[in-house]
Amino acid sequence: MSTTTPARRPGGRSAKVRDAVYTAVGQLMGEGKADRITIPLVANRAGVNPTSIYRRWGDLDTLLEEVAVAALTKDGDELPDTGSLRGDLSAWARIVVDDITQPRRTRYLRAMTSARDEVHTCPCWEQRRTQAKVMLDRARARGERAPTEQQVLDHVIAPMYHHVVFGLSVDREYAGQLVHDVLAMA
Amino acid sequence: MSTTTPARRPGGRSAKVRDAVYTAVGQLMGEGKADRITIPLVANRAGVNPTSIYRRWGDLDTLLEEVAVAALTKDGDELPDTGSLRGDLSAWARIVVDDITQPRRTRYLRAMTSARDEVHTCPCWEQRRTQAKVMLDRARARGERAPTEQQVLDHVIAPMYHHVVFGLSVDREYAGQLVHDVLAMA
DNA sequence: CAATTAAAGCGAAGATCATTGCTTTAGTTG
DNA sequence: CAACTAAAGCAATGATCTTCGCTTTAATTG
Repeated sequence: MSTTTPARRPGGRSAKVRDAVYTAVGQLMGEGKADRITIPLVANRAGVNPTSIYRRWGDLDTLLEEVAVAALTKDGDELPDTGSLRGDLSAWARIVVDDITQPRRTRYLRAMTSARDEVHTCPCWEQRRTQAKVMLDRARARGERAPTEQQVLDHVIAPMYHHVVFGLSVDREYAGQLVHDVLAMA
Repeated sequence: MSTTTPARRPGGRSAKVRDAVYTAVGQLMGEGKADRITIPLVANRAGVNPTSIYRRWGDLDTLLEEVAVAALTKDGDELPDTGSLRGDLSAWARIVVDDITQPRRTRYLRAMTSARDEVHTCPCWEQRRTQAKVMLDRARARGERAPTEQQVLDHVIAPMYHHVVFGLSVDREYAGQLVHDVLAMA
């Protein structure tokens, strides 16, 4: 949550409010109240005046999307480096599964699907693409046959997110199967 | 919309209200007001008392989910039969793309991701699975090598739905690529 | 066709949310 | 450090949603 300098007056006050609001949303999401969330509720939890939220974010969807993106791109995970593409992708897929199946993450993902109207690339996928690229480049450098980044996104990442978002079951075994499949098409 | 005998009193009246509500939701969805939808709004459009909706469905999410499922499983599409698996899957993928990229369908899909809590199989995917099975069985009967149903769902259907739901671009060319990929892993 | 009873309609009361003008606080700038 | 001003706090208002008790309609049953 490192002060990301939003605009005009980055000084302590705005940042403080923003952080308080972000964490309030995070808490409420974590408490399973993903649906029942409202602006006054968030404001109250954050110890902030509702008006401030209305003025800064306009509506709930905008706020939720912002928080969701911030939460979902907070990288963190070390990329695996096992020496083989299969090993790397398998480990990575497990990491991703473990990540997105956490209830709070799942809610964030679902929240992201709500407000969205026009086509716009989300930082989340770009991050995944970058991660994939690192592993694929390493594999190619070793002389391994490797699928394209797009294929990894389409056939490993997308199905997992799809399952999560639509409430279908996802586990590490499923992730492993997807990796197996994508390697078969290389 | 053929009277699906909901419960106790299937007679004309309940059915009439349900249909009116369903079409009202459909209209509002079609008008791009997917977000701004509220129960009183739906009730008004349907010429029905809001109380009736509150009593029958409880909250908006429940109603939306019900309508979404009903709308998304209203089959219709003829399954292609081109003589080759590649031809069948390609044509089918185009049909699916054309279907789910319609604004209204997209909104239904997103609505489906909202209310969902526990893991429960949605008729939508079962329908797609059945469709896939038909084409795959035909292919195998012809002696073609074919991927599994699960692979078709994971690597053709899932990525397309994923793209649609998250507002990424999807078109027939993309669909074609997915089919190409899945056949490569057979 | 009369009795029964789900389910819809109606209206009012209460709660919650969203908006707006004004005031106060506290970064920023010279 | 004083003037300036972006952004937050506050309070009142109007709009909207939600719930509840009661009445009315009409599908079902004998």
